[in-house]
Formats: sequence, structure tokens, C-alpha cells
Amino acid sequence: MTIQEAAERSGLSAHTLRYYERIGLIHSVRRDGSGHRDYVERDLEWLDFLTKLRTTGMPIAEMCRYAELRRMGDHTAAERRAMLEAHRDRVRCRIAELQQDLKVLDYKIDIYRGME
Amino acid sequence: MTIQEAAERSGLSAHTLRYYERIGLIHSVRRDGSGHRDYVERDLEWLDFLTKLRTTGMPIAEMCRYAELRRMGDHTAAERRAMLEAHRDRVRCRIAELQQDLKVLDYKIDIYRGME
DNA sequence: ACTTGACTTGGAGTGCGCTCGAAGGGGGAC
DNA sequence: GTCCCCCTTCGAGCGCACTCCAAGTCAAGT
Repeated sequence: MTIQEAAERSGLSAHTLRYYERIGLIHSVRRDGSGHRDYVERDLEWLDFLTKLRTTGMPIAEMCRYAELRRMGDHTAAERRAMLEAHRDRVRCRIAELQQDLKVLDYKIDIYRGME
Repeated sequence: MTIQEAAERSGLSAHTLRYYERIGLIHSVRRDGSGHRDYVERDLEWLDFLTKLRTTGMPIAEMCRYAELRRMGDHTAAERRAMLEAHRDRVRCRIAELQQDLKVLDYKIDIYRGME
């Protein structure tokens, strides 16, 4: 699969895919005869997971660490799990915070309604 | 109240408070005899609300627009309400998205647990 | 043979939201 | 008086996560 196809399917830009590879987020994408990247299904799955980490607010540096552990093999599973658990806690906190802020928005909107 | 006190109470830095004033997010903070800023309770309330808009992901430019409408008076209430409603929708979507992503994290963590 | 277009690399540029530095101005404590 | 500290403005700098550009390669189409 070409970089354009991978971009469309992952929702990332081709620029971003190259950038992710450069910083080590996605490792050693296969090249075809002419040196062009050739993405496989497994790359797409990994990109989807990376995207979930990103959209939930994990910093790139932390994602790089996770990717590095993943490359190191199964013996890093516990550390990776710990990272995900810590991240999950952050996401839960974030959701709780957003839900609180939502109440304030609701309250404000009601006030505006009352004014009209 | 001095800028330092306002910073402590709002959770923003003094730098950020000056920055917010410069870009028009907070308008015409009173000055004392020697030109120092003198924040009042109402400023703090406004800063708290601004902070909620920020932490829920409203871009600064949009917050400036909201602040501008607020300065223009009561006849902008409908437009401000519309902005808040649009923002509320975005926040709701964001929460829903985070909740979906949380499921993926849970799933992954379970897999790691199974591996150990 | 030549054009077209998508790809490659390395490095520079961008936008956002701050964050900091420089240079200078009070005003209270000693 | 002078030391010290916090304040002022203006403008530059920073960190993050991309985003884009320049220069070159390669393969397919006409």
C-alpha cells in the first residue's frame, strides 16, 4: 500500500506518516524496489492505535517510548501496560473534568436563554 | 488585588494574565496610582470562565470573539449563546470520543494482563 | 525521448499558546 | 539614601506537533 493510500486509510497526512517514521513512532516500513514505502495491514493497525493515543492527549515523546518498548519485545509488556494504565487514568480524569465544565456551559446557556 | 495574587487565585501565570489582557481576552484591568494592575473579584470570575473555555479546547481566537461580544453589551447575548451551544456540542463529541478511546485502552490493558 | 506525477530525503517553516528577557519605574524596609 | 523586589511595556523566544519546500529519483504514458 502506497503512502497516499496509507494516509487516506489512517486519516493522517503523508507528511505526518513520514514524520512519524522519522521520529521512530512507526519503525522500518517496508520499501518496494524503487525505495517507495509499502505499508501493510499491520502498519495501519498500529497507526490507528497511535492515533487513539494522540487524540486522547498522549505526548509524542511518550508514544515514542511506548513504540520503543514494543520493538524491544514481549518482556516489556508489563511496562507498556503500566504506561497504558497511567494514560487511562489521565483520560478518565480528563473526561470527568470535561463533564464538570459541560455543566458550567449548560448553566451559562440557560442564563442567556433567560435573558432573551 | 495584585497580578501575583490574581495569578495564584486564577491558576494562570502573571505572564499569561498580561498576555490575555494584551490580546483582548480580559479588558481594561484597573491600575493603581503607580500603574500596577489591580484585579477585582469580577475579573477573577471572568478568568475562571475563560479557563473553562480553554481547558475544554476553545481556541484563543474564538475566546477573543466571545470577549469582544461581551464588551459590546446585552444585545449580543443571542450570538454568545450560539457560540456556547456550538462549543458545548464540540465538548460533548469530545467526551464521547474519549469514552470510545477509553474502551480501546481497557481492551489493550486486558490483553497485556493476559500475557503476564 | 519527454512529460507527468507520485515518491524520496533532509531541513526549514508554521501556528498555537504561552513564556521569557531587557530595560526601566515606583515604593517600602533599613 | 539606597537596597530590594515587584511591577511596567515591548518584543523576542520556545515547545509541540506537525507541515512544507527543495532537489532529486523513478515508472508509466504518449
